[in-house]
Amino acid sequence: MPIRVAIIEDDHDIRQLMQLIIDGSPGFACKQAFEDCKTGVPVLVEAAPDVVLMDIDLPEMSGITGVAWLKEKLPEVPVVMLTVHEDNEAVFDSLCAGAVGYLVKGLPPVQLLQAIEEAHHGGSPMSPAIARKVVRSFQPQVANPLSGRENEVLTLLCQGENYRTIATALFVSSNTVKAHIKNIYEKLQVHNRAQAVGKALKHRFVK
Amino acid sequence: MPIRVAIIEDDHDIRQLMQLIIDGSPGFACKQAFEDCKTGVPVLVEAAPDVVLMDIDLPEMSGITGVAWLKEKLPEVPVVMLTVHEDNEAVFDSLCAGAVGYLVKGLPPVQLLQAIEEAHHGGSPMSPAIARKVVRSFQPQVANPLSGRENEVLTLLCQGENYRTIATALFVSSNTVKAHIKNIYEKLQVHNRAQAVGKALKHRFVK
DNA sequence: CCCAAAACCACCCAAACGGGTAATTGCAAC
DNA sequence: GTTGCAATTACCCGTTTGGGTGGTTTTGGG
Repeated sequence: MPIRVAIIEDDHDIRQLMQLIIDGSPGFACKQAFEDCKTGVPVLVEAAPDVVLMDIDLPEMSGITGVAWLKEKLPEVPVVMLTVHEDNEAVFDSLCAGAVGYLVKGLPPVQLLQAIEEAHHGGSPMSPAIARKVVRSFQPQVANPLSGRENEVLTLLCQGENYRTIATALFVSSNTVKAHIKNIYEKLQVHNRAQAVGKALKHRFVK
Repeated sequence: MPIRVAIIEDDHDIRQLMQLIIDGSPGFACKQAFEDCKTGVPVLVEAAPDVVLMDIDLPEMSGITGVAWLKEKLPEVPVVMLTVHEDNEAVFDSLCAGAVGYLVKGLPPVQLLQAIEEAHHGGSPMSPAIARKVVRSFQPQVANPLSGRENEVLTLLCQGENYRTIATALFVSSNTVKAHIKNIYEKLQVHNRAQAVGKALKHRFVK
């Protein structure tokens, strides 16, 4: 039984070319190709294909909204995004919306098929530069300017502890904790806990 | 000029096998293989190889600590982790520590070499299951229990705004904001802003 | 049509917070 | 050997917050 692939891509030529490549390859089938989400998603919800290829730059409803819509209805179907510009913030928005992969357009046919197969078998095909981008997002983006003690305080701050609790946890006085927090706010350029926690988590100063 | 690969792997047989595979392949060279980080890292800091393969389960100093140490000295050198069990929390710790890739051991030689090449050319080779794990980490882990308005409030809360500012931003009274926040705390089972922001960001209720 | 949830608003009060100022100690770098 | 940062503690004061209790109106689904 072949892998049933569906395509949502607004460019007529690219859409037909991909469909031909996929449908003409043994082990693959592509009977459904749409030019936008509005027409494609409702059909796919009924058809439940094995893999969906979705252009990210779609007119009307973007691929990001599309993947979110599709995920809502078919949470188990892997959606792979297609893009022309691989250096985009849309990568993360797509992944957050539920895409499992992210490929640049114009991939050689063999690699396209490999990617589809990988997506279908529990993998996450990504173009090298995109994979690196994703991985790098786990690493601290900026240098942590805080001292050792300040980081300890920040960790407890992120857990929602108050002056008194942090103080007893670190065996110091509440006033000391307060002083540390004041210094943390200055170094992170924030003015309250919520902002400090936000910055700490976004920059991965604490895990 | 071949890609100069270094290995840190405690199992003697695996180490030698990989070294033979790599060093015996055209376009690749592996002149350095170590059994632990303590001996390996200082040498590598001087040698500055093109790619490092690092076992994650090392005696004494774990590969996670090792990659952090290496990154500190050679931030530009890509480190690829090697593992036996691919379903581990150590994946994320490694990536946070600076690894660019994550492979299961016992990969066919051709794929190992492909992965090394990919790492060297700005990619992030990952075994399919691991890549999927990484991608899935971008998606909300649990269902968001909040209402539309509550999410709006939460977003502003995460930016460190206070009752009054949120109130004017949403064209409602401070008391209403307070009521929303109270409900948010209940639904998220937290008791203050720091915890709410922490939970919201970790579960990706806000971006 | 009704009911539950969402969204809205108000008041009280104690506790927690943020900002300011000021001081001592120790250690490391220059 | 002094200069600077980290870590520690203290006090004052006005603002903000969280918890409690009460209520109205709007809205969407059964």
